[in-house]
Amino acid sequence: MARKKITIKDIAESANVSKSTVSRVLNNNTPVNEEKRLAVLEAMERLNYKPNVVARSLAGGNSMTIGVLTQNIGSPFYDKVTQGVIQGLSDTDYSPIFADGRWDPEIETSAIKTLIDRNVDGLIMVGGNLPGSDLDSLRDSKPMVIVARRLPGWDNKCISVDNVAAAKDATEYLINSGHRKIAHIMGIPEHQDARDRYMGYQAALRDSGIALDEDLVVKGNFSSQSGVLAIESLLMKGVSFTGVFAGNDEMAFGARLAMYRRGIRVPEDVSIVGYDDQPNSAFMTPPLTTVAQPAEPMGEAAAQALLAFMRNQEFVPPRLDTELIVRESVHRIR
Amino acid sequence: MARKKITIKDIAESANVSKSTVSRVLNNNTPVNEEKRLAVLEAMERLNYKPNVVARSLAGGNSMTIGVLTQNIGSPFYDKVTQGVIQGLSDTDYSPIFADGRWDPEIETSAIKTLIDRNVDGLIMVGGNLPGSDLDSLRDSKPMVIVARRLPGWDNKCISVDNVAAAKDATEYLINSGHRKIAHIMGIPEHQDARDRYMGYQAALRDSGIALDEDLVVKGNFSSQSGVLAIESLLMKGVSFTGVFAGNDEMAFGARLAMYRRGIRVPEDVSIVGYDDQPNSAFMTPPLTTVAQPAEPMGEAAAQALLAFMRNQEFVPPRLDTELIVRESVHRIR
DNA sequence: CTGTTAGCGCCTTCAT
DNA sequence: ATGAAGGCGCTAACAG
Repeated sequence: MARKKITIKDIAESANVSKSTVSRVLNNNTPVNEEKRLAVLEAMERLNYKPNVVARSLAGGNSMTIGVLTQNIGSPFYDKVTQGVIQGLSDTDYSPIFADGRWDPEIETSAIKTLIDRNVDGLIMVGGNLPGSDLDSLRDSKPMVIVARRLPGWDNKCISVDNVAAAKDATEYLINSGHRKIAHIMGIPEHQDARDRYMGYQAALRDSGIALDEDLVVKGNFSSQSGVLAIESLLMKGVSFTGVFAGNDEMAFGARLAMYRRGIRVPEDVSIVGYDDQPNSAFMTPPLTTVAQPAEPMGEAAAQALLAFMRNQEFVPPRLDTELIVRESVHRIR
Repeated sequence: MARKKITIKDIAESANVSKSTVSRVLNNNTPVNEEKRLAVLEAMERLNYKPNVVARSLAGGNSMTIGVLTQNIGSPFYDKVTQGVIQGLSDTDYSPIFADGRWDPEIETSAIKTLIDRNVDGLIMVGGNLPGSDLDSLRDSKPMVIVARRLPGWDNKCISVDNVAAAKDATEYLINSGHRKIAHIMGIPEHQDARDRYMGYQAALRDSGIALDEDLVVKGNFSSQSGVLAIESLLMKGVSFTGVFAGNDEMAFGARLAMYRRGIRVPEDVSIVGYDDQPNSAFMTPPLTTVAQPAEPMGEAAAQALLAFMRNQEFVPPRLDTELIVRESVHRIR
């Protein structure tokens, strides 16, 4: 327990150099004589020196905080991405500060303003619905990256996975299991992810020579409840199907519940595939086949990308692959 | 878009007073001539002045941030509490900054240190495993409150619900449904919540004149996986039971999965009750009967309590009631 | 390469 | 009640 706060001055004296030199080795941005360097480092170590973030911030103009726009509504996937961001920032001098966009463009706008007012040094947007045009204006005022969302014209600043390919894989798995009448519960159509997954679904059908049946496609909103409704509406319309590919696990849960209520057996009567592999999916009855996205790695990559960007460094994002997790919710037929 | 940053100096000049005076009206802690007061306020308004949090913090004032120690592992319940905290702080001048304790005393300690280094004005601990003794030392160095955990000697600084009573209710529901052989899957025994719920379970049995059978009590760790194991171990030992009260929903999910694998029907053969009412519980097959805790209100209350505490104000916490959510996972027998 | 000199924006004695 | 002056801990020119 260091009773007295030791400052840059203390270590400067202790190492027989000026405060500036200490500052220099601290920021490691200006050549410093190797001997002094070591001396300083040694002193810092010995005195257990911890730079004062606040002072540093005041002097240097940056707040050492990076703003994170989160989306607290919707699938837990975004929570994990946010966790990844926190993780990616945890060993740096930066602290994240959060604001919740709730998937609402208006709220997002004001949340971003709050963040900027707080003088953040950079911005990470986790998902979000804000039109790209609104973001374009901000793009050069603050360093920023976007996770879990792909935006036209932002390619090098978006960290996300190939939703189309993953959805195609998932759908093909159903097809390969013998299913032909496959329904799709789509997420919010305004949402690029939802559209991408729908496209993947279509691509899979096309490649297998199965005609797209619009009646089998139902719009949801990524909530469990909408999954229930989707199945009810399908049943209501009397469309028949043996497989369902849901735009996310939440809707898959809802779908499964709806079937439970109707006495439709899963997977004997209908097979289900979800998307997101949220933690509970493995514990559903039956366990859900789903697409796993590397949520936390995505968040981490975003944090790293932003830091690199702020330092004008190059950053090569790690491979971010999705994986189809096969579990009992799919039945092989025929 | 204020191009140039306006500082205390600007408004001082604009209001024909000294910076000190401005500072005084800002902090509202020293008598100031009413006229000047107004003039200053007016200038601040007109110039759209926003105090620089960082400078203020450096100068020894407060950082306008409150540290939140979160627990990112474990049930989503704690996430919701954290959301509540964010919510409770959202309309104040304070911003939360987070650190993750991961339910690990060591990590918690260092996380708290990080927070304090950041010069937070107050601390909110969401859950946590840190021994009370460690906290006692901090208690008068920083204003702090604890949510979702009850600690001896901290009564007026803990925001939580009555776990014992809620667990008793839940167990009694099973008893009233005709169950006599009721198993309990306990959470981490080091965790007060786990112990409280176990106590509630015992109390219910006692009140109904049912002898406690130690064989029916299995230790878990709040994870789904441990729920699976718990049931397997029960089955292995050949203990028979018709009801299960799990220490949280996660473990209830695991229990349900284990039964699915064994071909045990729920609720026809065995009834299950969980705790936490996490979002997916309603979408289980069958939907899970569980205890709902007002997670977000708890977080909000904590934030408000802390603020009141920092201002030396009185704070009466709102009523924080749990509720047993009855769903299909319980079967009436006999 | 390195020490010196100024601040960053605000708070806080200390006189007045 | 209020101005002036001195710092909080650190960074950033500016001369050497």
